[in-house]
Amino acid sequence: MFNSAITQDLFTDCLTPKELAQFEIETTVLKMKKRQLVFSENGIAFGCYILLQGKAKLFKTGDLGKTQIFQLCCKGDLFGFHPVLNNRKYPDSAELLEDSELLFIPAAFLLQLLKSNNDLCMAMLSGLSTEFEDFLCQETMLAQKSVRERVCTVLYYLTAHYKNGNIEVSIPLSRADLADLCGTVKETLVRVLHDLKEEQIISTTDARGTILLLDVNKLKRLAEV
Amino acid sequence: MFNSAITQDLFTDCLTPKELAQFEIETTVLKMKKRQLVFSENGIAFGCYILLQGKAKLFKTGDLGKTQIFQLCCKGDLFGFHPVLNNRKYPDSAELLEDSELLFIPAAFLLQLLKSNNDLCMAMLSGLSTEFEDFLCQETMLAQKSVRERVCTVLYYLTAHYKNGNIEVSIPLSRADLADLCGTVKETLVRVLHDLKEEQIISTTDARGTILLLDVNKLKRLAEV
DNA sequence: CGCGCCATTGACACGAGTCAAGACGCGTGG
DNA sequence: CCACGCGTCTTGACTCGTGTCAATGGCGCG
Repeated sequence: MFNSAITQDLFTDCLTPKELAQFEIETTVLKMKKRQLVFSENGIAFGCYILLQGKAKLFKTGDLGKTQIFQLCCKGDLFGFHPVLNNRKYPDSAELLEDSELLFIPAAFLLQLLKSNNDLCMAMLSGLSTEFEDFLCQETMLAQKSVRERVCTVLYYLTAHYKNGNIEVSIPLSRADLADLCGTVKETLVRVLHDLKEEQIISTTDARGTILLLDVNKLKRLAEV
Repeated sequence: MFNSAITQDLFTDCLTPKELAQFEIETTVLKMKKRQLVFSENGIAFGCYILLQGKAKLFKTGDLGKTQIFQLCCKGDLFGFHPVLNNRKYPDSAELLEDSELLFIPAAFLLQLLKSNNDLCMAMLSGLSTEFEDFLCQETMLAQKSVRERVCTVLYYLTAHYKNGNIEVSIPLSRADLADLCGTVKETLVRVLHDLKEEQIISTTDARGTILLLDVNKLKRLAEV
């Protein structure tokens, strides 16, 4: 959950050597700073992006201005392609969580590839369907689970993004970002984290509030209630 | 919102006459009764369906057993194709809200069409992307709006499904189904409806609880808060 | 050294879920 | 034709989770 279903493997797996060569030519590497917006809601989609290095969050802003994060992107993830495919404006925004390196794929080139390469199309369809599954889970979770359960669920799934080394998982997201992932507010999130800390399930080491997962199994159990 | 992005137009628009002829042969018409399940979570996807007549709800069951409706299908809608595309089990369930007539499309045939017809692929990609947009809206709404706002939002968007005649919109969903659409419980939904009735925004005529929308504009305003 | 951002905590109010009971209409069967 | 029973809708009382507002603490950066 909260994980990209489509990565750059899509291209490395599906493109012919000739297409890959053209891919090199048509795409552009961009270096961008933490907190920069890659694109934003209602913007025109000139193309899409692969995250070569760094991390990003994808979010949508609700009517009241509150943001809801629905995906975290890691190295290799492809994002921002939906409006290219259906020829609309961006329904969401992308912001970098770290200094990052991006590969920009122009819309016209992506469409050209898809039109000429059916394998790529099929792989894309498959990826979009998996993304759909993920969204179903997210939506059901947000609609039905308590904040405590949502926090546990989110922390648990963040394992996939931030496992450094073997056992320990440290999560460098800000409290505000975590709250936006869980569909709650900062204060409530902090309280839940406080409780989980007392229950020895997580710990926070430094002052920045980086979270260490101590007992992933217990976390998973709390998430699945 | 809550509307299918992909309809049978996909096939009528993209298939060649020859393919359409084969489509006739490979597909099967099914007649099913209200409340029957077309498919259910974790089931194997033998194919997908077009709703020729009737209505259906698509939903996912959360960990606790509560159901969350995420889409209503009307005449012409295509559904149940995601697991065909990514070769997994159904992540959701489909239940008929009326006696209905379905067209069954075998998985292998759909895949064959997609592989041989790039236009179909591209149209499908576009449809899936639009579906993605819809989900973003739904998820953000569920995570951020109050129940009252959600109810107004849902009622407003149901206009598209149930406009009979010109102005009046009558909604024949059960209270339980409406609650499952709004991400709340029956009792809370009823109370909100009660209030909206007092405010002259809706009215309920018959004993079955069919809802009539009296003031769609006011409803829209309340939804957008 | 001090300003400012972020995390944390407290007090408080209110929205929304749960439990329980009643109303209402419909269909079935006597 | 009427009565009973079942399912759905409705309402009430109550509790508790969660959001809001406000203040404090801690650390880093200029």
